[in-house]
Amino acid sequence: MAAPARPTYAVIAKTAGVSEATVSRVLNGDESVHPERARRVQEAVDKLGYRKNRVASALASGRTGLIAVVIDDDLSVFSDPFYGTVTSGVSRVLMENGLQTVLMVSPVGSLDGAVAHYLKSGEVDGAIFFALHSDILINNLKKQGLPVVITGTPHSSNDVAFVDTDNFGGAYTATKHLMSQGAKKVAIITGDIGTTAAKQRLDGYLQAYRESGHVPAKGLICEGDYSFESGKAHTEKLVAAHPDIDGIFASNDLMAMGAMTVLHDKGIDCPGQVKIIGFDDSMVAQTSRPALTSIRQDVVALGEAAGSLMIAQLNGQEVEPIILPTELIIRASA
Amino acid sequence: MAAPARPTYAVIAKTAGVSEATVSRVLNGDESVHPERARRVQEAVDKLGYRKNRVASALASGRTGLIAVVIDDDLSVFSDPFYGTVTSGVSRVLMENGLQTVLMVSPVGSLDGAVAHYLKSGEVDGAIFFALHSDILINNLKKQGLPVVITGTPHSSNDVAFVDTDNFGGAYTATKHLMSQGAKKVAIITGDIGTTAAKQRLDGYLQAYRESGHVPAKGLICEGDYSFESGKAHTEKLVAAHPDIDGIFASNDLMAMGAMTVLHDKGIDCPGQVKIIGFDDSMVAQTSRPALTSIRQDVVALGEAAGSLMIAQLNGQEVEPIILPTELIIRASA
DNA sequence: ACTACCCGCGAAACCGCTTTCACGAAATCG
DNA sequence: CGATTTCGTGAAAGCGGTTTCGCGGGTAGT
Repeated sequence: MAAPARPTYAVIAKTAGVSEATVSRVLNGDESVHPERARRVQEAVDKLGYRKNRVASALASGRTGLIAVVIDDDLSVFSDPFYGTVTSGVSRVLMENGLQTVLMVSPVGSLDGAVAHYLKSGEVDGAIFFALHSDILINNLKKQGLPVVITGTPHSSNDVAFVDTDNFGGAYTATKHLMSQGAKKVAIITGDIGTTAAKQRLDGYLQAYRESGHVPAKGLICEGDYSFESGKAHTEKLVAAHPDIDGIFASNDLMAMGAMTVLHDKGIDCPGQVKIIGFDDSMVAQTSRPALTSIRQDVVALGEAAGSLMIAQLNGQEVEPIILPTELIIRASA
Repeated sequence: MAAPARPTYAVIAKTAGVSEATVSRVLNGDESVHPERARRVQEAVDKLGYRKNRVASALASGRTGLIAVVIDDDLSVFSDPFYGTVTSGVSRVLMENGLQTVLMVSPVGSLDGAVAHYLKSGEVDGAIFFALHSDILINNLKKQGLPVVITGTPHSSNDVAFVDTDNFGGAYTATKHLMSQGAKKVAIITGDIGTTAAKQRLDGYLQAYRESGHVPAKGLICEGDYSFESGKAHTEKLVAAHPDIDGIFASNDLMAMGAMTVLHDKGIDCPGQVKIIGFDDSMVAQTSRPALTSIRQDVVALGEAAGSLMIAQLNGQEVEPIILPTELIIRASA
């Protein structure tokens, strides 16, 4: 096209009257170049509007400047804004550090699927996973020396870097809040208990209960799966089995909405008779009637933390897991 | 690490007893290689578990196998699942075609921002934008020969490939539906009128009105901005100015929820007195009371269409815009 | 049987940047 | 002041594929 053939080191070098090696040094911030020559190079670069060819750079240096963000297709990517939001946080941080985000939405887990293949081919400098993935693949990659960060607590946290929301603390706070509002009989509808997040939230609930000096009555602990439907179903059962129930902590807003819907349809007043609290502080929490009290997690910050952890690893630093605090957002439902 | 240094063409060539050129030919599907030799190469490849180094390949061939998906930071990426969903659709299609998705969330628009820079450096083989971007940048890129696809209708559709939902048709259907349910005085709360989608939806509404033989009373057309708050604010004004209003078409579910909230708080029955219909068929549509009738758009399909259009362009095919149909999802609110 | 083509394949140039290595000059040392 | 380091710098060897070019042998044409 009209494109006047992008200049290469050869041109810059000639224009500045130095060798290509020197150009490379200047452009990579090597301090050992004489300031005067560095200036000349910089001038040539500016004048010619030079931009480094990252591909060539990648081939020669072995660093691609690409970080993979791997999302399992099984996760509810299509309905949950969580992943997109985290990813945008990741992307921002990476971009600020001159790295690009490669998105891979695919069934993962297998050790030789397209994703595993790709990650092992050294085409990325690191990989960020969302929890729930086969730890095997992750350990495998780590062993290959690929920096890995997990968003969410891994099942076996064998020194893999990860970032997560304080699920335990959030659930604890939620349950405490329900109790402080006078609820005596508080149920929990957990998320898919196969996820560590769901387990941690359950633990937080149990801890709060424990501190209250009571034990949750049998049947108050319901294993949901994060879906609206499961929220509805469990609430049906709950109000049937425990007519005197007065608090429900749902492990996400969607299930909380399911609960609210059932109560509404049954003419049970919320928050009058039963108080509800959700988790995520998603859009629905704001739009529902009554507005849903919820535990907010800073999803963007989560992504940014994941990005930072990746950067740190690339810089050869030792990294510690990052746990982000939650915030109780009090609205009408509790 | 334990990694036994990935094999290169040199090794494959020696193992198979052919030249590197032949290896390359076989691996790139060049038909002109003798089947027997091709087989030998394939065997060597399998035996050694060879995987092509994409970076080297990219440098030599000029094709990186990377497609950028550019999302403007200004867009409500953080609350709207739309972008993530589309992107996952894009990603799936691209991956099936051996391409990777590079996500760039960044303030775009400028011709020399980091994004523009990146796109122009030939580090990606194509770019997919979400509408609302400066057409200048896009035309610029097109001129440089970079395949571009836009998700959403561009303002000036000078032969740029794009995919979009049938906003006009959806809005038309929604408005018709309200009328068929007996609504006489139907208001519209538009989205940010700077977006083509909002404009198209407004046009659909007007068309339906026109066909009904009436004209929307003054003040029934409200310019919202897709936010919950704007839905609330406009509905307040609407019911005050037009006590006899009996239908509201909101250009997205969030504003519809705003409308519903206001009606609920004012004790106006929905759908009894006022029927509401939204657009998107998002999560809130299912969880609200009454459940929200809405226009569903297949967001994943939108992404897939965008991906396909990109693939087609890379294959040198001429492409036509793709407009995807919407579907009316009838629930309780209308 | 002889020239004109075509076809499969290897040698080698090349893509554009990074990095090692070694050399001359300047700085440090005894 | 000669010997030894140190320092800045350029030449050149990669990085691992892709692609052009041309050669030798086989096929076709007359």
